[in-house]
Amino acid sequence: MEFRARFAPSPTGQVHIGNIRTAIFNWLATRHNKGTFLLRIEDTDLERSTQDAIDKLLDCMKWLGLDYDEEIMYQTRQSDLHKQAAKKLVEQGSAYPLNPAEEHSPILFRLPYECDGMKFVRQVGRVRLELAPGSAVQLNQAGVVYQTVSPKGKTVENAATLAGFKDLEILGADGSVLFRLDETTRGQLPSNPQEKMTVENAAALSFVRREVFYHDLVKGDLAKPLDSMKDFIIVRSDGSPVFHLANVYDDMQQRVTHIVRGDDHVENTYRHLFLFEALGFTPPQYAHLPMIVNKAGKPYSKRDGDAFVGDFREKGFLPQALFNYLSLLGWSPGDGREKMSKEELVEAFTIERALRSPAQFDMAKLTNMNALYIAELPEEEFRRAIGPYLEKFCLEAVGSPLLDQVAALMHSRTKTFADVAHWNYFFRSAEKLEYDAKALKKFLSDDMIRRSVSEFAEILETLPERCSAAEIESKIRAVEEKYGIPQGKLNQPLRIAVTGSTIGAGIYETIELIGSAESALRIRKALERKAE
RNA sequence: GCCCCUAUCGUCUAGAGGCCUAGGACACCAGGUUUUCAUCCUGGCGACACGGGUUCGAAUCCCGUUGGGGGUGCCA
Repeated sequence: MEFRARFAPSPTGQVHIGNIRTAIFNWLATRHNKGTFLLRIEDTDLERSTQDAIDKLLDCMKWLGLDYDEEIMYQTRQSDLHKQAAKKLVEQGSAYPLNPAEEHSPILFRLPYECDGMKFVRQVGRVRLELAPGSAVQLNQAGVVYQTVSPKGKTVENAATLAGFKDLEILGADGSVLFRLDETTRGQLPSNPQEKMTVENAAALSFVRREVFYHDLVKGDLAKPLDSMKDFIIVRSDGSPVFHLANVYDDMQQRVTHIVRGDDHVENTYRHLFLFEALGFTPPQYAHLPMIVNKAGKPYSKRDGDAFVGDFREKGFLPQALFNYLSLLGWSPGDGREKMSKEELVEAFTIERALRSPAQFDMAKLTNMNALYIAELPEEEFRRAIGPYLEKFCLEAVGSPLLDQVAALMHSRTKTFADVAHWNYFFRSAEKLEYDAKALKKFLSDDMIRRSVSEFAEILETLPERCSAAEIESKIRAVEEKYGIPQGKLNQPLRIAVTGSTIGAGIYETIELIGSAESALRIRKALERKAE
């Protein structure tokens, strides 16, 4: 069977990891099934949709390798077709204006009373609903409004579509039938939504409950009582079609067979099923993905500035790492594999294995995975990849003859490319070097250490500019021996003096790269600084 | 309020009635390798939300409670 899925974002800002995760799952499911992956830009919210957002979206998709197969569909360009569809729905009685008297009225979709034949509707049985004593029930062809008493004793108003109340009987306190809904009386109900027929002194509602049901590929069997639903707006008062109509129409036109989208659309599905039916189409298969939540366990909001795909790129994450990580949020291959190539993911991915509950985004795990991907980068590629980050975070390194060697030395220590910000001590002159004051105090206070470090600096000055790490080590050992300092004790003080920091690559290699004279200079500076 | 969904270590997850004394990964802690850091290796800490059922047997099935999320007439 043909498999056609789509990613249908609305371009109203930055691309969010939740959105892109939906795109990834769609893409994986499609590629796994050798289907067609479509991209549709749902830009019908004219107020908030921008070209800039569209550009960013396309950029993110390209970065992550989410390629699509057919022309991009822009929903605004479908507008006329949507309006025609709305007109057709009104003509066939599937939709009606909220205010027939007004020229500009929203159009509502009518949940059909005659729906027992539909594949996604089933009867649950006759139910009885107690009303607030002596309350009135209002009804028309759009729906029923009635009062019930909440557990706390408050009277609350309920409204639902007429279709929710098959064979409705409004009962009085004595059990008498005040009103019975049948073919004849249904025709007599006001067709104008603004007009209502009122039944006074009602005590209970009795009706055959029906529910809408469907099988969700990830959430399983889902159902919702029809009497908890209302007719819904499909055309705004300004004549523009809303999401429900546009979305369903376009899915229909693009012959989408599988809709993979966020959890927040589950409730829409019950309505869309009827829309497909009214438009004469078989509904597609649905799969609703749980949301991704932030560190606080809450859904990401626009305020969570660190959840945009573009930010991950800027922070130095590899697209394949982000892709891999995101694919594991709410899905797993089931065999314990985590680090997987795109090909392996495509091979293993089935939407049915997606989880039903929300997943929390974990920066630490992403970072770990990114480090794994960086580590396996060939040296040459690593050098190429850090380029843009050097320009941003470590300008001194750009063009330096030392760069390649520094990169090789620091490769295994790089978790995100933004880490190159810590490389500047290799390239910065002694004057500009920044020192970790605490470490300086800790490792360069002892007199014996200071004298020996100073002596090592003197030795360095006599050495050739590029001296091997092994040679440097032997010189350090010699100084340690002379002063009776335990082997290796000088490493850390020297590291502070030369790099300003307690962490970094091997100090011998570091001195080798920085050069004898420059290293000696730095040691002297550090000693001066401490002396101040 | 009403409707829908959901609940395994701090986090991501394995688990589809006996293979579970609940497995893996990240994080964390301890030890080892290493001149520090990172890598790598070993070990440790650590969970089936709660209460009822069903069953010879439940993390797995059912009901309830609680927590979380979503929806609830002109956002998508």
